[in-house]
Amino acid sequence: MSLSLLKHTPFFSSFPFPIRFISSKPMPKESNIPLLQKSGSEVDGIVPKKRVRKRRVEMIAKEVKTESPDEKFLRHPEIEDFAKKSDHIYSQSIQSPSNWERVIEGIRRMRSSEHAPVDSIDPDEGMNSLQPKERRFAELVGSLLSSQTKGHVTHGKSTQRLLENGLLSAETMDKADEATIKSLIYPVGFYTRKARQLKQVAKICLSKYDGDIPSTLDDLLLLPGVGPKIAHLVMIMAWNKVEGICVDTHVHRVSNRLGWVLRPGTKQGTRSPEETRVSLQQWLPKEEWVSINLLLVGFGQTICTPLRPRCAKCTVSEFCPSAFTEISSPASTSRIRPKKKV
DNA sequence: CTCCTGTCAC
DNA sequence: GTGACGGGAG
Repeated sequence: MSLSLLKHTPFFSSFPFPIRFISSKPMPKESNIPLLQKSGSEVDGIVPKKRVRKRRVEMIAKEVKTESPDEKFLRHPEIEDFAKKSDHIYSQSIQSPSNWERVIEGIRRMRSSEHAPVDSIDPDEGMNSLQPKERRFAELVGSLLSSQTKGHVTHGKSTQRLLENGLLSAETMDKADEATIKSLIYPVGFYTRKARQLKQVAKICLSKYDGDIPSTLDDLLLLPGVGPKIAHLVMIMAWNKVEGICVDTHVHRVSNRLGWVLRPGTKQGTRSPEETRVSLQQWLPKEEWVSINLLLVGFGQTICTPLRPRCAKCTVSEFCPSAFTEISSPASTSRIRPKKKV
């Protein structure tokens, strides 16, 4: 879990797929976001001018009226209305969202200007001294501990405590008392369950993999407590192999808000992180698969929050179908209050 | 009240 | 697909 992965990934990759969309026309000059801006760019935000937004709406409306067969999806009443109403450019039916690279660049800038909790992880803290086998095991343990746990600080400390007690290896973890593990990892979510899982994982690693961790995605998934999210993360962090996108709750939520992922054959968003992963992988260039996670996680923690997203602060809201649509709290409208009745 | 870099059993 | 696992923060 290193931030360096984010930093080292090129901002843009080449386009392996054709972008067939209305915006293939050159945009108005004002809205041209410099592509391939280098990392040190101190360029100000890409907040579009209102004038540009207006013109874009006009362009969309105009395009809708044309009979271009390539864009017949635009004639769908729903999309048409959508485009007119909200100034949003939508994605193709086959899922290659237009302007995704601008969105990513915009998010990257927001991420660099505003610090996210996820950035305060000290990657592999104290793990550098470990042997490769132990380091991989530590990555697996750390990934397990991180799930549903707020702040990498807590999870980092738990891992640190395990390390200090010499439990960051399959051999020692296998012998350790479950209650001991439980107390050492305490602040993390679901610590009781995870303590048991850690022992089981250690035993499996010891008996089947000579104290190492499984080296394939499928074998990782067989471990108790290891699901798709953790398995992909571990493949990246421990084995430096990218088998797929690591989709957590943030990637899932943000991707859906952006209209980046659709259920096959529908215009509806995905319902599970796994659906999101598959959908994202269909169009997102592989070069971005690693960096997209930290990018969207930090974005999701600070701006595109689950509750009351801060759309006003978001510089890519013009590309977001969901911008400013979640203003009211769901509890305020249709919730009953049993407490008061008593 | 919901949410947290999810996963598992039912 | 739904609930449980956990406790704390917003």
